[in-house]
Amino acid sequence: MNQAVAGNTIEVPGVILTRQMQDTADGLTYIFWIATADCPIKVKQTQQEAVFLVENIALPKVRNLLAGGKYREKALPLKSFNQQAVSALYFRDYRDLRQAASLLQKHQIEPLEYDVRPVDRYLMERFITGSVLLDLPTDLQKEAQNIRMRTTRRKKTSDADDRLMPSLKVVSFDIETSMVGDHLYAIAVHCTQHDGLGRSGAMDSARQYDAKSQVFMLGQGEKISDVPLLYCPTERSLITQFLDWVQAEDPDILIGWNCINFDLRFLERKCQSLGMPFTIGRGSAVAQWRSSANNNQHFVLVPGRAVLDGIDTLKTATYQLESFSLENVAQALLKRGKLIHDPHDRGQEITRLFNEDKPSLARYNLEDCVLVWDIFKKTELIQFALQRSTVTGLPLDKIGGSVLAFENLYLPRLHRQGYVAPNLPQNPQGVGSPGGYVMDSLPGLYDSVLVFDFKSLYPSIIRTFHVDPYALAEGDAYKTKKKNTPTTGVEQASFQQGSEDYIDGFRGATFRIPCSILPDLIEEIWQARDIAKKQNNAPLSQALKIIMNSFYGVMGTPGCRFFDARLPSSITLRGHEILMQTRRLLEAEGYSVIYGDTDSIFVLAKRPLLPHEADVTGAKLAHKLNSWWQDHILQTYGVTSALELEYETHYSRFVMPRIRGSMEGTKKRYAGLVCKPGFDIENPQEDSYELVFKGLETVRTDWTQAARSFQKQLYRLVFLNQPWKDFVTQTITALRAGELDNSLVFRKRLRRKLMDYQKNIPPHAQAAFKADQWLRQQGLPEQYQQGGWIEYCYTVNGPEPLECLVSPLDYETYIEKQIAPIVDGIACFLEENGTDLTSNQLSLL
DNA sequence: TAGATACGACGAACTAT
DNA sequence: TAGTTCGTCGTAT
Repeated sequence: MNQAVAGNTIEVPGVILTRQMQDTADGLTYIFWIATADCPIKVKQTQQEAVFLVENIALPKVRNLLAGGKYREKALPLKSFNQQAVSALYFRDYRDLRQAASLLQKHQIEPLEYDVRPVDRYLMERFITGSVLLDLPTDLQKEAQNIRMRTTRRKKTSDADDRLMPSLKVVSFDIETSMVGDHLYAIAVHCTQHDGLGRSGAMDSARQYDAKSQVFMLGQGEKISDVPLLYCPTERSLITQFLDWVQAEDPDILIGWNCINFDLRFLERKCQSLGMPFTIGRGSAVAQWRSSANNNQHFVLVPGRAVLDGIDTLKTATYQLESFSLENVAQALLKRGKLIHDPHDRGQEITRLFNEDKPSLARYNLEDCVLVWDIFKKTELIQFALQRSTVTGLPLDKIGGSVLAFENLYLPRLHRQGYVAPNLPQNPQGVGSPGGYVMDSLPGLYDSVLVFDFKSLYPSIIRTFHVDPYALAEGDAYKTKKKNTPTTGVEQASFQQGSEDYIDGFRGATFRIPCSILPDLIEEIWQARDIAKKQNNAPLSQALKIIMNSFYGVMGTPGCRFFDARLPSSITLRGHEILMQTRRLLEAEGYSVIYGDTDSIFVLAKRPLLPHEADVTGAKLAHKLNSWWQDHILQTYGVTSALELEYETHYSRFVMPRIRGSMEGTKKRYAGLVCKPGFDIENPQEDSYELVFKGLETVRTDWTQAARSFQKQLYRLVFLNQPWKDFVTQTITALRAGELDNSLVFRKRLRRKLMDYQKNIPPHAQAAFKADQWLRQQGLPEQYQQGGWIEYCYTVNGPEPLECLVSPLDYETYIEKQIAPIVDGIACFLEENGTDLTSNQLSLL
């Protein structure tokens, strides 16, 4: 058992599934649902207090304004970023706190940290993140009240002890509905008996035979042997059966695809119209809803169960896919798709199956559940979510939330340094900060290009140069004091003595070196990540990388309470300096630098190199540069450099294109050939090399498949010194013959509502207008008014959407707009007068 | 229910002629 | 009509 007995309590590790707070007659109450090895436990912490702080100089006014209010006041040994001592105001009622805070704000008094949710603060100040240790009474109940909750973290932040964590019960669910009229057809659920998904340790191998599935279907029909299918006479009984099943299985986590904004919302609405409570939470608690400001997005709290949407969770884990439709993701990750493939008449097909072939609908419905399950399993998403929650302290199902994650980690540490955080800036000063430095490039077709990059450049700059809000506040205080200090005498002398404690940033920033939080925090995370990588713990490594890299961005947004333009500027401008200096060092070694972007630098080898020669040269150069930076930074700033230049890649062949219609080289667009061991230019085997494309048409989803695969093949031929002109002419011939029609589709997003395209109407918006017009004529609902994805082709009558593609395709336009630019991009490096040659060829053909 | 800036390509709309 | 600017999207880091 993972339990340690201490006195009359047992120490039980658990995972926090949900957190709630309530104002009660008895004061503020927090409710945590915690999964433990034995059972889920509902922990109620009652008689809590919510708190904000005010500067003591404002206290008389505050007392006056809040006279008679229900709060208590206490002076604290803390100060604000303005170097003012503060007092805390405690409220037994969260509603009272919010009223008081807004009253003070009306009178230009800052209620510091009033917007930190009390339940989050409760966990944060105890360094409790995703997992927790409970001191439970030995007569263990499923409900505990006012017990001690402790952090699982051992010495350091990211060093959470997850070996003790329970495995979680996961259920995948999916509903089928009519396209019009809000009819519920079926609900499918899927899980396995022996987890496999929710365990925090190594993943079990597939255990399909343990699968526990069920489909609830409206109406009556044939029984089948391959799918457990339960027919329900009414929608009410269908939902009741589903809810009963959930209560019986009692999952910790619900997963699905777009399941919050579609499935759960649909069921919520359906329950409302049927006059029944949507009791999907633990202990038959109902789901609680909140909607975003624009009412487009909805958030759900299911007490006792985390709800993870596959799409959001994949995005949070930085998966990049052309489309996040279940079909596309399943194909990309599992190499299999939904049972109804054609997305265009999927809705109609579902209705047809419901009417004519319920067993097939059941199979389809269940397969969707299983697909979602398998995607979660394949990508280790549950583990990722658990790790992320344990690192950041964010709720399991919280999406995005970089700012909150930062504050969760930073605030408790700041408090322990004697500071209270500022509120969100009202009128942010000097909002703009420069971004990364992008070098002008030297266009050309090259042999042997070496790429170096600074590993986690921005985090390493934060570490090295102590870029940190607290260090900045101390730096500001130092400068203020210095200004007010006489220029001679004892005090001045003590200033001189302490001055080596400070390091200048940019835009007038000064940081006090011993007074920083982020450098140590990043170092801990950095080390934890190195360990995670060694242990092949990909989800943890990924979670740590994301949090580390988000620190820079967070400090640069006015949405963060620590926003100060001097912070991000001190990071990026230092980055500029580092990249430019590195370039000078390389040039001093006699190398030509072709390009560089933010943290990377592309260097032309002095002669064409074999891969192993390149690796030796690259490693030597990297080592030399790293030593130089170590010495330089220690001598100049008196701090230890955390910068780490890595030799990353050797491109045996490399193209740096030109901007179209210009002799200038491009930025953020290039391609290269990476040779693996065993590569032979005379007889190149497909698995002995890799083509890398950045920013070029091939990687752009708004170019046609035809153009994208054409570019890949063309570059391959050029890189491998093979004849390429015939390939161009053959492609053009095939295109004109209609052989490529299926890959001439444009796919693009309408990022705005259709009616918002007013000032100009780009082709994809034109296609969308045509599509909706056609849909209206067919008596079908419009598809594009709220934006979304549109597929269309160039025809002789302009862009036409796939829905109603009637005109012949305009092949000449495809050649001119999709083929010719790609040929031009590389041919100009291969022929005298390359551009003329290609355009002549193209027009002759 | 707030991580960032830099950049290129294209087509539509606008402007000078 | 040619050249320029603007709006939009997708991408690199």
